[in-house]
Amino acid sequence: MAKVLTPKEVDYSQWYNDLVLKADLAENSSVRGCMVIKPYGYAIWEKIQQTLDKMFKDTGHVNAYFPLFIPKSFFSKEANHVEGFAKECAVITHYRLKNSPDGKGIVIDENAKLEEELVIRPTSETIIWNTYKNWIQSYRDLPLLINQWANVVRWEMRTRLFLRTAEFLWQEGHTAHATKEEALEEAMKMIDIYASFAENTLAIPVIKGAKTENERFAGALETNTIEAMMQDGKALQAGTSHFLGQNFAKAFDVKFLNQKGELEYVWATSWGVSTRLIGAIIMTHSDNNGLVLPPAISPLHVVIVPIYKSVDEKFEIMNYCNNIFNEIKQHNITVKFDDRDTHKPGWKFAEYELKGIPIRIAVGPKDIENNQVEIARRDTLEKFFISRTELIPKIKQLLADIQNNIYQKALTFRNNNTYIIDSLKDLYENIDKGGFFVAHWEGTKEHEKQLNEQTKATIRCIPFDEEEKLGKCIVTGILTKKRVIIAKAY
RNA sequence: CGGGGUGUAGCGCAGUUGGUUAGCGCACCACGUUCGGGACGUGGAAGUCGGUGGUUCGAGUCCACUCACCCCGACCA
Repeated sequence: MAKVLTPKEVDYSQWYNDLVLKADLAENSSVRGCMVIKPYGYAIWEKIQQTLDKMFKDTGHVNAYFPLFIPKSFFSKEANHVEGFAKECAVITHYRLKNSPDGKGIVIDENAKLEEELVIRPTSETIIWNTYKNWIQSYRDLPLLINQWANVVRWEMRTRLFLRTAEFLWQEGHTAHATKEEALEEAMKMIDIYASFAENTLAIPVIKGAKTENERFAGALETNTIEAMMQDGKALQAGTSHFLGQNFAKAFDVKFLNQKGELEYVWATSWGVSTRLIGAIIMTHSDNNGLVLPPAISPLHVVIVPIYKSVDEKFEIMNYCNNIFNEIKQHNITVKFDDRDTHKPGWKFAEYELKGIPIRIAVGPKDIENNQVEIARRDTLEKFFISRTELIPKIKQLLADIQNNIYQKALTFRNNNTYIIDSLKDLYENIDKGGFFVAHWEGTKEHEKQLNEQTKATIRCIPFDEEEKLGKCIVTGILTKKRVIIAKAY
């Protein structure tokens, strides 16, 4: 089997694609720009869903489901929204096919043209706000805190597995509030939840911040983002939350009576993360041997591989492994005993490394003799023996260590590739190296556009947690406390 | 939509100025030897050469049209 290519040998995107395919996560579909998520990739998505869903529910949100099809006219109700999404919508114009008159195949039945075309949702603000209109009359109906797990379609020109596909899976939260303050607070709360999920569960360090006007979600007044750094130094937007103001309430005429008996427009937020997070995990942690999964998200924590030659050995080893397997299982650790004799141990080692399983246990005749097992940890590739009696506490400790270690490793990488710069020259000379460039900024939309045209980089965000420090804007020279992160992005 | 490229077995590819029965590596199947880091040997199965039409005694190869995919741009949660 060909080895996984490294970023140094070829370009990073090829390395990434190779990894996604070899680790059996996903492949390109025969349908343009779409992706087939294979069982192993989907298992990772399910872990993401479970963890996030609990976080949403713990903060008072509930799940619901809205239609896939959105009447075209809904889109034109919010001017910025339609402008932002018009170019990437798949549109349904007919509802029936018929046999071709010339007997060759099937054609669209022109008599089945839809009165009004339907758009396949690229995001659900419009259809959801059209529904909320009927759900909200009084301040007593607020806040409305709803999340939906769904698929969306965006007809992108260029697609990449997990990072940008024509159809992708995501969750989208859509909340309605009585006051501006409450909506702003909700948008901030959700970006905090995303950041904590990214860091604690996915072991991906992120920078929380606000998007500039240019980069904002179409229809939002504020967009909060979490930005992660991939191993090639490029930025990846890993999640966003939006303060939508009263834009959608006005567009869909959603008003409520407040306690004073006055009619007011509702305040809104929306927020989402997608299967792109799987891409983020891959590009943050993987090495040349394959995936490295954070234990908190790995579908499997431990895999046991038996090693034997003779039938006698096999019998003994199977017993020993089954014992270990049953014991580990009782401790809320997901474990697999790979007792297939259709593959050799070496083959299995390579396979589970490629898949990123955090801990591998190998058991051979020597181990039974010494009442021990061989442990291999995926993140450092270290191998060592531990006594059979210490097995459970050691595994628990190791899982925690791995989770922590890969986070620290990613954080160190990000710190080593973050540069504080004081001039445009610094930026132009270094941007091709990759990484985050922190700069004072008080430029206009036009300055930002120009920056993007000249360097291909964008302002990723205005960080929330950046220490305040006065300095000169790198394009205008104006003294400002505001600092931004500039980087090339996926 | 512009510029470039590629379509040959599940995957990756070779196939000369047109010439008989279309090859190679990996994967797959059988048997044997192996089994503590992706084993080896022998044998085997697997292809409407992207599609349509044309030139020709003869087309994977030449021509036209067409479809699909990839890369670079434009576009972009």
